[in-house]
Amino acid sequence: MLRVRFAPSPTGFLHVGSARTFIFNWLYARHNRGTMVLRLDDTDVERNTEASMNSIFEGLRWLGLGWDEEYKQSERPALHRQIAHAIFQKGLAYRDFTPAHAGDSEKSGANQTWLFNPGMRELSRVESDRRASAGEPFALRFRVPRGTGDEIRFTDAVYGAQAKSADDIEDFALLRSDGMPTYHLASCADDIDLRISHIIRGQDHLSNTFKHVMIFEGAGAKPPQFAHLPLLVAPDGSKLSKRRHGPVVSVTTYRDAGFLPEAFINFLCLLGWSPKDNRENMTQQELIDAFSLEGINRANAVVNFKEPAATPEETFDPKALWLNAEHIRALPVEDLSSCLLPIVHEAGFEITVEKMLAITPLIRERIKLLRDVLTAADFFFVGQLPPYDPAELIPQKGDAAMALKVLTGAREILAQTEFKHDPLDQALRAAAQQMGIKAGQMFQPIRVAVCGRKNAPPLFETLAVLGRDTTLERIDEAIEKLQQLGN
RNA sequence: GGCGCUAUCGUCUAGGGGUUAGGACGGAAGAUUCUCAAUCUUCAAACCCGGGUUCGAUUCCCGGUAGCGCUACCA
Repeated sequence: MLRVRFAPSPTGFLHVGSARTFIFNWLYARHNRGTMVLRLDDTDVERNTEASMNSIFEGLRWLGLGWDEEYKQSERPALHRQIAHAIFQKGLAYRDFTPAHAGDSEKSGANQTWLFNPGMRELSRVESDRRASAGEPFALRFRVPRGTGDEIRFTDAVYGAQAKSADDIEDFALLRSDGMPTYHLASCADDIDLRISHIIRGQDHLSNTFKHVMIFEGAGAKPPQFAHLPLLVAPDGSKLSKRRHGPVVSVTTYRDAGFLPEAFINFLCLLGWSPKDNRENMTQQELIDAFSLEGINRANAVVNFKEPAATPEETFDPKALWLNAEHIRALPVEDLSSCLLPIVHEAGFEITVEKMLAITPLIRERIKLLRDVLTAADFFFVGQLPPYDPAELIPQKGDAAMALKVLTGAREILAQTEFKHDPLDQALRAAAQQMGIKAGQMFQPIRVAVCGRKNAPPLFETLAVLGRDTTLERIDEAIEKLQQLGN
């Protein structure tokens, strides 16, 4: 039975890199009809926060993929200690009574290769037991083979055969002096207990894997299959961090900006993985069907956002935006409409379900983000149009007089024409012909009068949705503006 | 410093001992259209450097360089 897990530690919001790791695990599980386990790796009591936990669940819920089993590492300390004890009993670990080095972890300093603390490895069992029972605090360290020429090996599904000399691996800690398990121990112990068959995680763990293999073997368990994912990095190649790169690294930013979860998932899948058949815009089912570990590549992938993002558009990778637009266009009108309605309501506009349903097809091909509905369809929502430059009313190769003539003419026609696409089309085109002007010259003043700007959805559909009353009102206002302009 | 990983258009990638090195996003130009968008067409744009192996390397090997990761009683 195939079992994979996603094991975030709740020390921050849900990161896009973590989201991708989750997605790859999920895809692999679903492709193979396996089990997806969510495990909160919360052994670092100091840094765990409730807020972070909520942010992770919030992000995962938005992705909408779900999982089959859920565990909390902090609820399983007995298991961790039991595995540590078993390793200790085999002589594969020893007590280290050296006090913890507080601020010693800084990257500065001599940068010497540290392998173990002197004297502790060789401590006799009798002596070690005596000091332990005297209450002296200790960390439990793995006794990595020294001078034996041993090589630790494993085969990574992405990076291939890996080997490292044991002489290059330090005696890493299993238990801290407060008795709490370290990440390495807790993670492996849980992976053993939960019978995880495939560990799919970020490449930052590739070098840790040698230690993990030793723990698995030390505990008498067969190591699972490992698959490491290339990292997601910023345009300058540095790793994504909230401090340096701001909200672009948080999943909720994408949600709040109006990404469709399926588009976001699609985008993340394309970072470091390829179906190898030139497909990019894919449905969830297509992703499940196509996903395989063989399609994962090894080089870090850049999330291509602009470092100082001037506009919301620049905040995101252009490809993410494009994919989102593609997914928006692929959505049935009813579905898209119900995604849009809450956003419109939240912005304070009272719009009915029916009205939104009528507006949606008009803006569907004009928005990249769901939130764009607020700028693309604004004139449908407001009673009073925001002020605009009356000069906009003047058509190409025309003047204010022409604009005025068009609008007064249009007013008359619109007062009696049926407010549907075809009748409006015929009536207004006929009027243009009669006035001896181009259709475009006829339509622009009306469009600006009614929408408050030059760029808007097609005119007749817009008028039909807007209705006769609003249309005539706005044309009257425009005529007034033009007359004032003349004076 | 030590150890490990990586290197194809600006970005995501396909490919692979002999190719016009393919696709996509983004960019440019054009078509279409009542504007915008969508759509369609076209164009520009890449194999990190140096050795070796070979008839032939972007592809295989070695070295360099650069980037990234690990080097905590963080995860």
